Amino acid sequence: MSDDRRTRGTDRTQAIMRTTLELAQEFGYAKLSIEAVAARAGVGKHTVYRRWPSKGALFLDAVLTSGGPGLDYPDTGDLVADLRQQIRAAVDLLGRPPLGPLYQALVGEAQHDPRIAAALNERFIRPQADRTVARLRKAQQQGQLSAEFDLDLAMAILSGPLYFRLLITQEPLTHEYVERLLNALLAGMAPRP
Amino acid sequence: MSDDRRTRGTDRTQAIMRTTLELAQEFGYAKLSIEAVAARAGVGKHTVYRRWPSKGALFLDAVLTSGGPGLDYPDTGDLVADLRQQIRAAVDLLGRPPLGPLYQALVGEAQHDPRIAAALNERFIRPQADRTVARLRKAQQQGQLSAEFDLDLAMAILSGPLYFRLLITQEPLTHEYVERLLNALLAGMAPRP
Amino acid sequence: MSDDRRTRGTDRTQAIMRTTLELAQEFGYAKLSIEAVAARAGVGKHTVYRRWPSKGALFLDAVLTSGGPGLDYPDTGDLVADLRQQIRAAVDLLGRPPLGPLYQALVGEAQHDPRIAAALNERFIRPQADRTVARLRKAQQQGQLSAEFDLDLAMAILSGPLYFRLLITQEPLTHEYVERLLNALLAGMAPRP
Amino acid sequence: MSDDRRTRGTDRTQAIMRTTLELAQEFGYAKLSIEAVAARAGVGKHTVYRRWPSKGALFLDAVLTSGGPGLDYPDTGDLVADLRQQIRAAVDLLGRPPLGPLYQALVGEAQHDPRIAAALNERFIRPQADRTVARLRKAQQQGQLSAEFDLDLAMAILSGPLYFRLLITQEPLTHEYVERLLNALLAGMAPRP
DNA sequence: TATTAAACGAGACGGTACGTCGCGTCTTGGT
DNA sequence: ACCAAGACGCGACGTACCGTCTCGTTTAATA
Repeated sequence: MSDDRRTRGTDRTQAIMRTTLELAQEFGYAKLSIEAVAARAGVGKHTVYRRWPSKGALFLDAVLTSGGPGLDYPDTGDLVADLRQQIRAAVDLLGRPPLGPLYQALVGEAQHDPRIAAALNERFIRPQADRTVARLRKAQQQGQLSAEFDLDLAMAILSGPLYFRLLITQEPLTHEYVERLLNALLAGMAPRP
Repeated sequence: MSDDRRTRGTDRTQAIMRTTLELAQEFGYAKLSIEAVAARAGVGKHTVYRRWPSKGALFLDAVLTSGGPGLDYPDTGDLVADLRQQIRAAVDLLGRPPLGPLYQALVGEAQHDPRIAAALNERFIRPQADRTVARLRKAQQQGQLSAEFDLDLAMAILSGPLYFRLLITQEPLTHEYVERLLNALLAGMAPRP
Repeated sequence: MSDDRRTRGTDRTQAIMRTTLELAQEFGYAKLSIEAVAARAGVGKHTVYRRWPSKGALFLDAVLTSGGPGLDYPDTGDLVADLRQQIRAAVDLLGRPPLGPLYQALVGEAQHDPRIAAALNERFIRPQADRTVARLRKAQQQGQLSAEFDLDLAMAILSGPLYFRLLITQEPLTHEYVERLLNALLAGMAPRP
Repeated sequence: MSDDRRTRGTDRTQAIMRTTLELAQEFGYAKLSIEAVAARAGVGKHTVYRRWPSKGALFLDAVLTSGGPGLDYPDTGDLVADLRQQIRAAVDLLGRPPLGPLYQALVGEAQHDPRIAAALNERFIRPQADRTVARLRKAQQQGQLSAEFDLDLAMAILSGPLYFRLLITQEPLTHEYVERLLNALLAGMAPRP
């Protein structure tokens, strides 16, 4: 009847995921523990385990659920402008705090647990890729993109360097970097005749 | 006295790293523990901790040390041929068993521990990048590469899509993929006039 | 509709107690849990808690209810013969499987929970003692028993050594032991003049 | 070097058993937990489990170790006087606080765990019985005891009624009760001729 | 007959404790 | 003097039950 009742009854799930993000932000994913999540969320450990099979699965859910509005593609007719805007949005969301370090940790966890990797792919990477490919296909049909370009490959080429920076060199992802990247990819590395 | 003695005496370090790789291959990095390494290596835990501050650091050392001959760049004068060969070598070494999963786990660990990330960069990523950039610069001077191309960026563009496949979509890295990638990057995405 | 239905409807109480004994016999009282009883009896936990406040209370009820015909005293006029027969009956019932181990566990539980001890006394020990004392009193009046003998004490003297065997040394209770015991108690330990 | 060092180094065992008795006295054996013992003793749970396989085994050790000087038999030449004194001592030690309730709980636990029962017998009951039987044998040789009396049985007859009071009716064990018991057992229940 | 209250199965829930594992530090005994 | 062996305090794991608490669903007794 009360708000408390409703909140607790219908969705402890939300509270647990919220707490998970809090603790991950405060102490880092590595020091996160289901024990601590349950304690701070005021919830029994079983209630967590009933919903998620592992710390990783909980974290995945928490991060992806918090993802907010998603990253929908604009379509202004100008491919480059649209790509620029979309990649900037992705970089702003996943490349810097508060979500950046969490996303980075999530990808890290995916390296240790194939179930996390699979879930991450299905729930985030692939949908995102599909949207990108769709936009690219349209551009290709309009002649804004080299006709013979493999679009799945294009997706990897656009994303890869950003992930390389995020995960490997771990330098900040700036709009300026996005800009240089787009220009380079469009032009190609071969010398101009 | 014996060979055994000398091995143990002079270089327990080697034995510990070897055991680390063994266990990581058998059970996966996630289930690796210093406890188990010390036990199987027939070594006191102290002896491990005296050499490495953490499981991650030990693993990093073990993986990088095992790296074999390194990935030196050929220089036949033909940039594309050299790139192809070098990337194929890298992919063959780090993109498939036995080393592939370990390298993947190592990059994963780097997401949780900045010290591992830093060490990985210094000891492997940067040197490798430097060699690549050097080769690219030479090619640029010879007009085999677009003059205005940012070479650091080129490095990211060449590596990124491979890491994307290794870490994110986790599909196998084939020579065929390398081929398509090289072609695409050289040509650029912009439509041919 | 079926027998099952009627049984469940009219007396879940019986079903729960029956299941309790089953499980206690299969796994031992120590591993008995209300959770398991409810599950096997096909009954909600609430239905158990509505009837008994604790595992111990349930077990007490189950054991005492299963007690069968009770241990009524014969009265043939011969005290020793009657005692012999009655004690043999008690020993056969409570001193050997299937009920023996359960009764033993019940007494054990009474050491940890005063409510169980009290209930055990009221529902089993005292009535049994009263019957014994009544029989002894009659014998005393008939001169078959030393006149000044404290009858409550007599009860303890008759029962005590049996419980000592059952609970402390945990050796089997045989008719032969009963025989020796009776002879000894009647004769007394003092040397014959 | 310090007292702390020595105490912790040589004998955590003592500290754990001491704490066990404390907690058992404060909250009762039923509410005792290894978790709580370890916490209050300032000791890891593992350190407890390394020494004792179960709460019961720990408790047994703690109770028996605390037993103090043991219950040695006097031998004044007068059997009845000696028995009286020895039984009084036992009753004073095990029949009243602080040790009484603990001993009662220990016997209770022995009903649920055969290993405890066995250990209790070997470490306390049997030695005590042996001493009693030895004293009785001597008395028998001196004609202070009926010649044909089975001495093992005598032990059970002397102890049984006391355990019956302690465990079953759970009434207090007084010197007066001991007195009546001794008199009755010596005289026997048969009517005086 | 229709209504209503109680009992019910099922099982989620906040807790406590279990017994285990591995951490990183510290101690001991043997060579 | 070094080192294997492993004890130690600690924290977290994942599990089992506790006793309480909703949920709809029978079931029975009343209106």
